[in-house]
Amino acid sequence: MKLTINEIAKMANVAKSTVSKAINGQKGVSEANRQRILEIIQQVNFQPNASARALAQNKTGAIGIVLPHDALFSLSGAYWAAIVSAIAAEANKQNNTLMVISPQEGEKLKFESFERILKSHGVDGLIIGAEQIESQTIMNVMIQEIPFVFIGKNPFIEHFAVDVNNKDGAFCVVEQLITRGHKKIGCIAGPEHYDYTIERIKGFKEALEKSELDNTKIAYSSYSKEDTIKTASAFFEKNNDIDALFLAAGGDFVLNIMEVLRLSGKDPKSIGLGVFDDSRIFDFLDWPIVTARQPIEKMGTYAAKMLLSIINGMMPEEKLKYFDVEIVLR
Amino acid sequence: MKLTINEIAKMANVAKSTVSKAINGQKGVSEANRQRILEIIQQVNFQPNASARALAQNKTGAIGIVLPHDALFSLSGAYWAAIVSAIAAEANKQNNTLMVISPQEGEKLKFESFERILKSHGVDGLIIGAEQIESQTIMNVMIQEIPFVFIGKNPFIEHFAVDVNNKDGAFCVVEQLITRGHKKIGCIAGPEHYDYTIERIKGFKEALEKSELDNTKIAYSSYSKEDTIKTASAFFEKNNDIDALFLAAGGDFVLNIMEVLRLSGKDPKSIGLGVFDDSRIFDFLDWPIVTARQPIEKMGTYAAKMLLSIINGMMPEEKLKYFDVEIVLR
DNA sequence: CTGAAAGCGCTTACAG
DNA sequence: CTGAAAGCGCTTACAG
Repeated sequence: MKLTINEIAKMANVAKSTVSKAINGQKGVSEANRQRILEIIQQVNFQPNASARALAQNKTGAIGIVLPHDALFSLSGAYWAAIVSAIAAEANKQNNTLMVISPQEGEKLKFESFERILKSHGVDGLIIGAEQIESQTIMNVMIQEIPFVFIGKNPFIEHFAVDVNNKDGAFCVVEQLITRGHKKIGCIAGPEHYDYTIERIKGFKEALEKSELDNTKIAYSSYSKEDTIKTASAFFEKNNDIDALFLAAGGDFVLNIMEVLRLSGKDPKSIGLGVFDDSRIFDFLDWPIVTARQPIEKMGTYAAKMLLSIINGMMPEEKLKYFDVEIVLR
Repeated sequence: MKLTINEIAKMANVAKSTVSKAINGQKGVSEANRQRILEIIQQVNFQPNASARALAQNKTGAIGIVLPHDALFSLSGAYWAAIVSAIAAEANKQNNTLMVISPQEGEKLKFESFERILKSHGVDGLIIGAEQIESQTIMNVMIQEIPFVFIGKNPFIEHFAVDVNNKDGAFCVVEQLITRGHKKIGCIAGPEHYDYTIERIKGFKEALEKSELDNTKIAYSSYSKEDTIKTASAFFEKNNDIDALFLAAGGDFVLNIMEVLRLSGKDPKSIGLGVFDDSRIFDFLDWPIVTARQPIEKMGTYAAKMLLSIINGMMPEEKLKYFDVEIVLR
């Protein structure tokens, strides 16, 4: 037999509206009644039905994280896994649940998928990988529907977002490579139109320009393994005189390029490596590597806090929160 | 102004029950009406409210994954990240959503948290890391409430689960170490009472016993970094004559032990390493390593399919689905 | 096929 | 403080 607020009301000899108030800690219940009701609830282990509550309050108690690529791909890198876990932790702490939303394998997330989720009110708000959103139009629609915050600022619109100082980070990494004596530094980056790629390339160029070194050896690639390997191979062939390499992204992207490097027969230790995004793997390699370590967890936590406070009607003072990277030398 | 099934009904000049049937593809609507209704829905971009639907149907369209440790810890390893992503992918494919549920940082998941989720019907079913559930009592309660499947079989009860052939996998890895000429093989494992630890230790022992080698050098550890390092250090001190090491778990556990190995001044290349759970990191180390690669994605996908079919009223023929590991030589 | 009505389990004015 | 009633947006018998 199913336990509802009605049963509790009968047991406590009050109206169900009173039970509701007691559960939700609202004013308007005598202390005696409140005590008794809560005790009964405790005893019979009653839990209000989430769907009913959501319907009545027009609030689901869930937020969503929208992964930029299909789940298998996104979560295979440490970055999104850390983001998801930080958000889950914060959401759970605030008695919300986290929903994982991702495009189907090999596809980009279709606008319709967003809409369905937004409009069907499966969640109260969304945290979204910025590179996912490519058009102003989409943005305009979304904004009216539901609160959300971006991971990474979105060039198309000014909105709530957490981001890392991409340009500064890249600048520092490359400057460190220069300090180490490298003069011919190349760069392989992610997709050219991604905002963070653009910013990191800026940092790369400025650092080299400052030391009056060539800053034009740049290749862009999608993150697919196939394309990365092709791009890297071509890049190394064309620029076989480089003595250092700046990789403007982390995760599997780096591993794939390192593999190309390894298979090319070159001694990896002879070329300096700068990477935007640290990884514990580097601890176990004897290569000289400079990395920009992002405070991923902090960013995820902050994004979740930001979103939840928006949902609760409090506007954060800053729309855009920047975090600094930490330069790690190896 | 909010769009509901009522508005659609008015626009289409039918009753809302007819709209409902059309949306859900049920019998009992004329072809003409169905067409018109769906067209209108398309046009105004209507999406039925998820909470209302959930309440009426007593079905949320969401499943949950319960992580064994807090989210940050669990998802920092590749294993749970892969499980989560595989489940998310399958759930999304079947038009369900995935909810990530995890204990608060540093805590174990409390029984109450389970209960709250189960009873509040936030999800239709749960996928659970088996090591999470430790007592028969809890199990008994849970079973009545909600469908679920375990990742890893649970010793306390016979229930739906996917698992890997832990014993066989460990056996093969250790046998391979023996083939490579190692004779003094030690083992560091995870928590002693975890089912998979027990199984892998069995495999370890049997492989050594078969070759009439000492199979008693075993240490257990929790997965905390601190404890792992302490355990490993003590183990190496006590058994400084071992020529190979079998690590009965993967992820950060391995990295932590490798770090101890590295800092101990020993040449890691001189000792054979066997690891239960492959990692791409090993590609970049020049150490000789034998690993058991679990088909993690397949397991996650299978678990999700299993759960969703149970939710939809179809009982899987097998309660327990075993997957084989792949032995990877490096 | 069609639609009016009851019901899902809550919350929220509102009157007493 | 208290409770009866309406409402949240759907689904599902049921009668026509």
